[in-house]
Amino acid sequence: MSLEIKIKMNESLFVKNPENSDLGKNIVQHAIQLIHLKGFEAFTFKKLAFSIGTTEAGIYRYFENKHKLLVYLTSWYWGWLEFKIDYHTNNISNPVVKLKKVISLLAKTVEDDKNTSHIDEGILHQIVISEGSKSYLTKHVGKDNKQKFFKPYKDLCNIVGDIILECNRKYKYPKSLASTIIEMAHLQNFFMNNLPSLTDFSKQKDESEIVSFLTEMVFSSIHINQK
Amino acid sequence: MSLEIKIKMNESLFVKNPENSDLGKNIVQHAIQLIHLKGFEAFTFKKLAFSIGTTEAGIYRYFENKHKLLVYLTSWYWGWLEFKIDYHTNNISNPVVKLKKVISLLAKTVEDDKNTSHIDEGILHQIVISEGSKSYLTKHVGKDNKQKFFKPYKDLCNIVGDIILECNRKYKYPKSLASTIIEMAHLQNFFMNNLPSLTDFSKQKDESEIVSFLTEMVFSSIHINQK
DNA sequence: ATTTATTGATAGTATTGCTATCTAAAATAA
DNA sequence: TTATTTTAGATAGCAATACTATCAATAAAT
Repeated sequence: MSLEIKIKMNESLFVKNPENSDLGKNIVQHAIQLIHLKGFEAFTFKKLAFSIGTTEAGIYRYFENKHKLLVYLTSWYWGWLEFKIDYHTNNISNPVVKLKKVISLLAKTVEDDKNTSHIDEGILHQIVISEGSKSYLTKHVGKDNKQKFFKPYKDLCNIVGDIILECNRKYKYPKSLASTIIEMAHLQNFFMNNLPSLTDFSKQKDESEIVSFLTEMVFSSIHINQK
Repeated sequence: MSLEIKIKMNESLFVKNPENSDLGKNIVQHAIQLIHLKGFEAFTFKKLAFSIGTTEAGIYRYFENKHKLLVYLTSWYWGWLEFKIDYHTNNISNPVVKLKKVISLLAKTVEDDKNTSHIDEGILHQIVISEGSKSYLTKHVGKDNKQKFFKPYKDLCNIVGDIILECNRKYKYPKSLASTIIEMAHLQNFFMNNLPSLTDFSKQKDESEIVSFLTEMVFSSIHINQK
């Protein structure tokens, strides 16, 4: 028995829904591999087409350009993560325990989820770490935002912000703290692996140290003793 | 009497030192304008050449490619900011007061520094907010790091980390907290102006709210009462 | 059996990213 | 002052990128 997870995607992100055809799924699957391998700047639709065995024009039938494909992938990731967080916290009543669980889910390596056939969440997590912020750090962020491209990210941020408020109703910056947690869970990971002197994490590249750093920061900020 | 500030730049970042000629200074000056206007992705050397009234080949005599130009600009900014922080904190003995000053210098809008003729620090600050992280979020970050491209950023991070330690010798994550402050001073500003629902800051776009958020977060984390 | 959807194949165009060469002018040294 | 080096303008060219368009073949749905 396997329950296929389907993340509902914003229709404006694609020309043709890649979930509805083999080629579409292939595009998404190989795009993840290729962006991870080459980096987003060196990634092109021509290379992607070659790696699948189709043509450049074939890719354009699904995605308008590589930027929208990146937004699609990151959106999918945030949607999937929200689902995962719901799944792992819905039975937790204590908001402090819940918040700790969320930090851990945000900062720890993701293993491939067998419930989604064509998407390797582990690699996608790496992409979100290295390339994710490029989806909004553009001149057209305002336009993209009007088209709701960042809704999954905002939804997640709101969920985390609400848990923070559950811990302490009086805390003044739940959303900023939430976006800080989410961003730093990724950026400290990138720094640890690529610019380690910007962190205090040991050479073992142990994500649990990031979790500890973030956990202490968060619970100090909201003045809750997490122990 | 005006004392020209000269930031010592890594020689590998340019082919020919832009500080040493009018054309070079023009390139830097107009690059800042154009990147701010068009965004880094749409910015090209051809457009830059046109805006100056020179040729594309002329730009390539100074910078190998636009990525190195971006690293040059961000490095310059971090070097300049380190100088500014030194200048504004060297007479402060209390590390708590010093740290508060640093947070404020990091998060508040920069006005054009008249001591540097051809560089508009206000606009450069905006560029560092929107495009800065693209300088290291690449597949070649390791190579670039070996060439010391990120030294100015690391130096600043160390300085902030050392002030944090001065406040509390026992705090375990001074560098991670320092990089968090630096990154978040910029990212919360970007969110406030472009994706406001990721923050708790009012429509007035007041940077002092970011300073308050960061200050409370930092002093809670290191368990120091800043009041 | 026929329309519709999907993919493959091919072509073409403007822009980007970069290298090369040649000449004129300006700055510096002999 | 003349010679030489530095600097920059002018032009050309080329491979890769980022698309758009068209046509035919096949498969699926009615």
